[in-house]
Amino acid sequence: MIKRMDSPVPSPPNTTHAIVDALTKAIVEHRLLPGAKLAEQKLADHFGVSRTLVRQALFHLSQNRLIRLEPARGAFVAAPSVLEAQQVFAVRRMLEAEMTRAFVREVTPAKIKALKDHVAQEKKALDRKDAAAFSELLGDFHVRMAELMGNDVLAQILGELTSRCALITKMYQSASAAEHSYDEHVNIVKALAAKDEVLAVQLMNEHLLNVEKNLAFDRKMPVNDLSRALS
Amino acid sequence: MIKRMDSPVPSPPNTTHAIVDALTKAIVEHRLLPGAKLAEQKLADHFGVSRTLVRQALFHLSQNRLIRLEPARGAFVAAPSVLEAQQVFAVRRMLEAEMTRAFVREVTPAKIKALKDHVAQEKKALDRKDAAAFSELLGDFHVRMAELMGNDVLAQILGELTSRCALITKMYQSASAAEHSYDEHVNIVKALAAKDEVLAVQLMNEHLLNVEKNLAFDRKMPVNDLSRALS
DNA sequence: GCTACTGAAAGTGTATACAGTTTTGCTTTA
DNA sequence: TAAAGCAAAACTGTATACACTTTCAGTAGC
Repeated sequence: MIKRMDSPVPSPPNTTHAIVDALTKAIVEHRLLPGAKLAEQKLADHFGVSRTLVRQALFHLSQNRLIRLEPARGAFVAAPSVLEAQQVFAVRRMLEAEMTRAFVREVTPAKIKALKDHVAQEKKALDRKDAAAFSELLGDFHVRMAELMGNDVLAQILGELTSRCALITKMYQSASAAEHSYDEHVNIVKALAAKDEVLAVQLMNEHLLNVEKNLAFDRKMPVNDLSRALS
Repeated sequence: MIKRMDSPVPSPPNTTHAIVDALTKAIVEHRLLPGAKLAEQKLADHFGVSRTLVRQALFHLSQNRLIRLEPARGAFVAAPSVLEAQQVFAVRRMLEAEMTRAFVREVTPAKIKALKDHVAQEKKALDRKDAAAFSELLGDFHVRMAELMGNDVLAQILGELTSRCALITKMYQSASAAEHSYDEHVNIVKALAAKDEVLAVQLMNEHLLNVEKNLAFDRKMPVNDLSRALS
C-alpha cells in the first residue's frame, strides 16, 4: 500500500473534506444563500454518505464561520452582520499591512513573478466574465502573498478570513464593485516590485478599505433551497 | 445512562465543549505532553460519554492545532516544530503591532483600568507561584486587549494563537523565562496610558520577540500517559 | 376569520454496532 | 538471539438506531 506524503497542513482526501469543500464553494459562490438551512439527512443523501460525515463537515464549516449551528435546530448558512463584517476587515487590515511590510523586505524576483502570474489569472477570469473564478482569485491573491512569504500559519488564517470576506462581499456588495480590485492588485504588485514599502503598505490598506467601503450595508438577503444549489 | 456533573466547568453549553476545555487546559498546562496519544475510548470512559462526543471534541482541538489527527492512527498532542513556532510568533507580531497602534488611538481610562486590573492578577498569580494560572493570564493579557477594542474576530484569533503559544512555550521554554513577561506587560500598559503610540508598539514588539528569543529551540519532549494527566 | 391546541412528521443529539486498519505479542525459524 | 510471520486485540472510520426536540399541519374553540 502506498503512503502519501501530505503537505504540512494535512488535506486528507477523505470524504468529510470533500463535503466541506463542496459546501464552502457553494456558500462563497452564493449558490447557497445566507440563512439557508442545511439539513443533515438531505446533505447525506446528496453526497451518498451517512449523517456522521455530514455532521463532521458541518462542524468544520461552523468553525470557519461559514455556517451557524443552532442547538437542536440545525445548521444555517451564516449571515454575517455588518459589525462582524467590519471586524473581519479590520483584522485583515492589521494583518496585511504588516504582511506587506514584511513582504517588501524579503522580496525576490521569483515572488514578484508568482504574484504577476496570479494577477494575470485574475485578468483572464475578468475578461471571460467568470465572476465566480474571479472572486475566488481576488481572495487568493492575499493568501498567495502569505504563502510566498513561507508562513503557513499566516496563509491559513488569511485563507479563513478571505473565505469569510467572500461571503460578506457576496452578501453586501453593490454590483460590479469588485472590478477595481484587479487594478489595485496590479498597483500593489508594482509597489512591491519597486520595494517601495510605504507605498505598498498604503496601497494595500486603501485596497482593503475600498473593498469594505464598496459594500452596501443595508441589504437583506433572501433564503433559498438546498437541493437546487448543489445539483 | 448516567450523566456526570463535572465540577470544574459549572454549566457548559454542551458536553463536547466541556471536553474541549478540559483537554485544552490539560494540554497547555502540560499535563498532557506533546506526542501523547489520546485514545477515543479511554477519553470516552473518563468523561462518561460515548466516542461520538469525544470525536467531536478531538476535531475541534485539531482545528486549533493543539492535537494532530493521523488517519486511522488516532489523535496525538501536537508537538509544534521550531518552524511552526516561529511562524506563530511572526503572525502574532504582525497582528499585535497593529492592534497596539489601534488601541492607543481609541484608548479610554476604563480600558486602561481593565488592563491594570488584569496585570494585577498576573502579579498575584506570580507571587503565589501559581505557574499554571500565571501562564494562562500572560496569554489572556493579549486577548483582553483585543476584547477591549470590541473586536470579537480579533479576540478569537488571538485566543487561538495564544493557546498555541502556551503549548509552544511549555515545550521549549527555558526555566523561569516567563517572569520578564509580567514586567513587560506593565510597561506596555504604561505606554498605552500615556498614549505613546510609537513606544507602545515598540514595547509590544520587543515583548513578543523576547518571549520567542527565550525559547530553547533544541529540546526533545517525552511522551506521557493519558489517565494520570486527567485524574 | 383568527388564535390556541394537538399529534404526526421531520430533524437533531447521542449511543451503539460493525467493518477495516493498525498495533501488539507470541511463535516460528534461521 | 534476532528477525520474520501471524493471529488476536485494540483502535479508528462509518453507518445505523433510538430518544428527545422542534416544526408543521390540521382541528377545535372563540
